[in-house]
Amino acid sequence: MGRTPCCDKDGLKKGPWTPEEDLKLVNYIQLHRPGNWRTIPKNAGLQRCGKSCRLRWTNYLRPDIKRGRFSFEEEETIIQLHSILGNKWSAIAARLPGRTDNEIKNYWNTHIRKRLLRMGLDPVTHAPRLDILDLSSILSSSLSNPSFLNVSNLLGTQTLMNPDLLKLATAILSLKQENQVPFTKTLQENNLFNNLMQNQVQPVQPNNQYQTLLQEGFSSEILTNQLMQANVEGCCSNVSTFGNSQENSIPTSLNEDFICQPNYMYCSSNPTVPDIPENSNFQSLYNSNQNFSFESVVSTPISSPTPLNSPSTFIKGGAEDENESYCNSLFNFEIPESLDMSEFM
DNA sequence: AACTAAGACAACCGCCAACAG
DNA sequence: GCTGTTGGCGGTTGTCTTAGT
Repeated sequence: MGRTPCCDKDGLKKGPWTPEEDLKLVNYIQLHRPGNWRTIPKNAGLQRCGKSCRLRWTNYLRPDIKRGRFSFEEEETIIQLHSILGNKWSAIAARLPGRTDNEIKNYWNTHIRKRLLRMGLDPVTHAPRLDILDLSSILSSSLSNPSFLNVSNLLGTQTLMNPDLLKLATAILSLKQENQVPFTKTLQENNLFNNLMQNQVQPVQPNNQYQTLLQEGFSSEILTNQLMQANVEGCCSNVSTFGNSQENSIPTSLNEDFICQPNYMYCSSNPTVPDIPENSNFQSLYNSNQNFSFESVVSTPISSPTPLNSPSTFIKGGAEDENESYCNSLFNFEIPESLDMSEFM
């Protein structure tokens, strides 16, 4: 069988579109509406294939496309939908008015994906990455505080299924039993607990996106399974426990250090308005970035071919850090507490 | 100032499903 | 039912810009 490529004919131009080409395409579609894309370039006087014209129109020239940086709400929506739908960019784009699947895909690959990786999360499963996760640090924290030993809350079940890791965990646990104080102390002295901290995110309830998807005809079974999978595989520890509870054995200074790291901002019920204790050291950091605001987001004219690269389209004042810190509040999954470590050991 | 690397985004490629003849 | 066409989708590449040295 095999289908002939739509752009294999000689004389058809490829590469970036010029303003003149954009104008021709827009003028033609405004007059005739997009119909048969194969005939459009010929009728519009373009040396392009129909597919190229369609992509240019749908991804860039369409008047209802929203340009400019993604808002926090949009980013949150993307991440949550991605946790449910996976790489179904068109499905995700359908729930973000004015955004194209291509734009969302690019944004995911260039921003969110890297951010997740830096946070130690697998961008595919949204679960902690075991290849960089310091298991011993997790165990050390567990050992220093028995109530902390809900390993299911620290690791996804898939990681617990790894026999090598289980052996390691068993070995460390037995070591601890034999020589509790020095072992725990050593782990703490080596700042391993901080490593653990850097791999935690706070679980939260799935938001109304789930209901929306249900109303729009998505199978409740599929969505439920997806959410359950995300809950089980997702990162599982409750950061607020570390930051606020007196039950754990983390020194106060450690808590402060943790909270004050911009990358680990307090998780707020409203991700756009972080809850920042007035007296915390983080407050000063936050204040130092006060020049950030949503109003600083400047949209880009639709027809402009390159201005997205313009600095004006980016949030000033450490936006990347802001995003990264706020991002921690986006992975919102309720984790069952019932997983018993003993079943795996 | 020149060069290089990394980042960001637009565009392309190939596959697939739906549809029409 | 078969075949070709079309549009849609996700993955990947190409190109331009920016940052760093």
